[in-house]
Amino acid sequence: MKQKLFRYKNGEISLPAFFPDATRGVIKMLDFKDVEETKTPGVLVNTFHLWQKLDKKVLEKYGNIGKFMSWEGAVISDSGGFQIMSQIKKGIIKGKIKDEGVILYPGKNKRLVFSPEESICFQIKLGTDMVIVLDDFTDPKSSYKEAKESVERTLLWARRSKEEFEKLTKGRKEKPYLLGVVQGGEYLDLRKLCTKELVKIGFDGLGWGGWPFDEKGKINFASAEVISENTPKGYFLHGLGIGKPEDIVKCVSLGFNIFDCVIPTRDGRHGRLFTFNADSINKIDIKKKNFYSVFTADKDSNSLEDSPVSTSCDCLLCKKYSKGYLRHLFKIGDVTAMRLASIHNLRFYSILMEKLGT
RNA sequence: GCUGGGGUGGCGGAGUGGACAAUCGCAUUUCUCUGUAAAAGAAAUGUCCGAAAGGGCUACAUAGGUUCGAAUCCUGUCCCCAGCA
Repeated sequence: MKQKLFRYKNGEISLPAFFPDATRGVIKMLDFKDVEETKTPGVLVNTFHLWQKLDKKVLEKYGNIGKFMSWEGAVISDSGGFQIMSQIKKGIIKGKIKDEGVILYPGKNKRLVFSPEESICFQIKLGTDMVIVLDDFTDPKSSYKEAKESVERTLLWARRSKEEFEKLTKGRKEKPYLLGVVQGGEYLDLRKLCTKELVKIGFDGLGWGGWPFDEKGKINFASAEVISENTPKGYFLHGLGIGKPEDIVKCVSLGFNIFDCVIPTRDGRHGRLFTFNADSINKIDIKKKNFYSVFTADKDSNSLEDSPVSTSCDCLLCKKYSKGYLRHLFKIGDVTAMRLASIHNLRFYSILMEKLGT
């Protein structure tokens, strides 16, 4: 059995658990009271984004990011490796990956280094409950040689991150969890190597990194299996950026117990709401093949629907408002539509995780 | 009643003799969204045939006319708007 409890300064969370993405310290459209009411146990913030945007003095003043956000739940900080890679690839930011770290060129004659050590150091300042090491993202199109290089760099950075982490948390009673990230793309021997080497370095858990989707959006679970098989008992296994409800179910069966993803919130903002195919919460059966549906909120055909979006949900939207009213809010472009839909989807995910835990 | 302006696809609004089944915006429908550049993006939207390329038909108030060719020019009619009576 993998780790079952996530203990943190304000309490403990039974796993598996889903941590929605509050990348910049907020879940878009929601405040943390809303998030709390969806029974979401924790959120994930992004180190790279906050490193760029957050006034460093804020953390000295508040002590940690959770207090700043007024969020009692757990907080995981992602290292930023994924964002940096994808933003450099899309040309959003200028930068290069070197052994030293990520070299950024934010302007003329300006050079910034976002190193593994800096990532850890900043995460310690954030005071999050799980710290994720900076990894070198393996591009899904990588050749074996390129994938191997990214694994080697990921391991190099992982060792340095661990060292930095030990240095900064030495003598502390309460330390955050430290998560290593497995790279290697579709090359299973590299995934295995990466997993084993990370375990040797010693972490509290490992993350399934990279981009495991094919062009049709289907997940290849082979690397997740390799990671799970080569990880000791008691480790957290984090499906980074996973995902769709059925993919989470599958990953839990492979031993994964922590997830984060933008899907519930982004899809909610785009008018897509997840609903269990059941009359009530008690009757939800996630073992069924089609255990959920997707409700498209802004269709004209919903305009006269006075029923709730779901009877197997107890969120603010489903308890108080009709499909027709939600459609109206989407149609007029009012942000309340996005708020209610985000709340609903987060509750869907928290119910899903409750069901997976039993 | 007179004078002037105008009537374009579900709506708004371009076009003002050939490249117009008609730019664009909105709307509608469908699809996409996976460690958040995302309140975002893509496609379709007269009709018929075709898997497609493509082709046929019908359309720019209405009835005629000019022209090889008209949403675009001319005439009648109907309707709308502004000013004057």
